[in-house]
Amino acid sequence: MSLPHALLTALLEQAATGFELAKRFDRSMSYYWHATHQQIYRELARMEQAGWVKVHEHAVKNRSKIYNIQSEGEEELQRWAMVASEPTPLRESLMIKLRAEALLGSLGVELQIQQRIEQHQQRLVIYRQLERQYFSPEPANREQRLKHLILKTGMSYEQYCIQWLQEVLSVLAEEPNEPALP
Amino acid sequence: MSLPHALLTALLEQAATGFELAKRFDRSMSYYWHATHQQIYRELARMEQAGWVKVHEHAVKNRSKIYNIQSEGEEELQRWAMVASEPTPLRESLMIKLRAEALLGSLGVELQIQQRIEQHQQRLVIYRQLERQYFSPEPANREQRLKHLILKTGMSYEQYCIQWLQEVLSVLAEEPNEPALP
DNA sequence: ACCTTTCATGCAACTGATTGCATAAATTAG
DNA sequence: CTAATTTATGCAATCAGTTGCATGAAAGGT
Repeated sequence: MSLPHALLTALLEQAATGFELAKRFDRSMSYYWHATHQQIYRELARMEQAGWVKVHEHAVKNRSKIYNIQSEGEEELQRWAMVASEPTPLRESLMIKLRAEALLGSLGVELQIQQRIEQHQQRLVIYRQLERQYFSPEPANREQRLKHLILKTGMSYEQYCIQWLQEVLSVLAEEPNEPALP
Repeated sequence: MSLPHALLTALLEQAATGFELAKRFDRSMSYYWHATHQQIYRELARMEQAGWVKVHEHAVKNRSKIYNIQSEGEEELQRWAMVASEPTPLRESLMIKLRAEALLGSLGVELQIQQRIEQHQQRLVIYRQLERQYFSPEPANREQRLKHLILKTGMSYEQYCIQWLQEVLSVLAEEPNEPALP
């Protein structure tokens, strides 16, 4: 489970409330990790128990809790980063649908694929905006270059998806029971 | 949730026991869906309740239950295949580690990345074997071409991962705080 | 005859993630 | 001034997924 460590990296950059973290997860982190506000609140409570983070008492004029990372949290993050983790398995329901289409005949998944392509293109637009905003020109220090790399990963993943979906469309468009011409 | 529908497509190809399905999931389906035997047994029980599958009474000389897909199951699969589903979000803990590395300095994730590359390469070898075995020469009918496409998707995904990991390595190898030369 | 492996199923407990709901202060719009 | 929206937190229930364990038949080796 990596959620607490994802939260720790986020808090390392900037102390924040659970709500703010949920927004950041939706925005700049959604392309490699997702979490609901519920998960985040629960996890922050656990992390406070463990002493990894602490609520900044001073600024509780509203009922919002600002979480700060503690040295224990930083140590935990370092420890965790050095332990190997399994690659996340792919889980793509479209593949199951394709298989169903292969076995049952034309079910019409093309429309869904078209919609997916548009979704991925929209995300690409957003990422490109972020790139222009934060990473042009190419930053000089390692920290920023690594962050840029992470963003570029999100972009190349979207591009990979689009390319794949277009290939699927072209195979689906082929005449049934005719071999592809060379 | 797509597991029941993944099971339905598998049973559509060939009636099977829970145990056989678990093996098939590990082998030819693992690159787009994963499930443990526990999940499968529980799900098969539910699906039987729903009338989507039925145990073949005849062949229970051992205590193994052979599940057959029912017409209700086929209808359910068709219905489900036409309902749009969300793209599965990426969940990659390596990205969190990279972010941690960006913020905390060199933690040494390179070794892990190297291991990942090898894992992906091993999978590629297996997929290539499957491809040679089942899809050379390129099959003439649509069903087989679609199945080939699904396998090729697994392969292109592994290649994409390898390429990405190698780029990560090269960025990590750059001198700290020196800009990349153009 | 005994031991190990493979086949085959399943319970129980737990962790992780989602969904629906409730609350309430602060801010903004009409 | 009032209504709607945004900010902010959290409980409770449920669903999905994992892990550890137990069982027991069948098959094959020594």
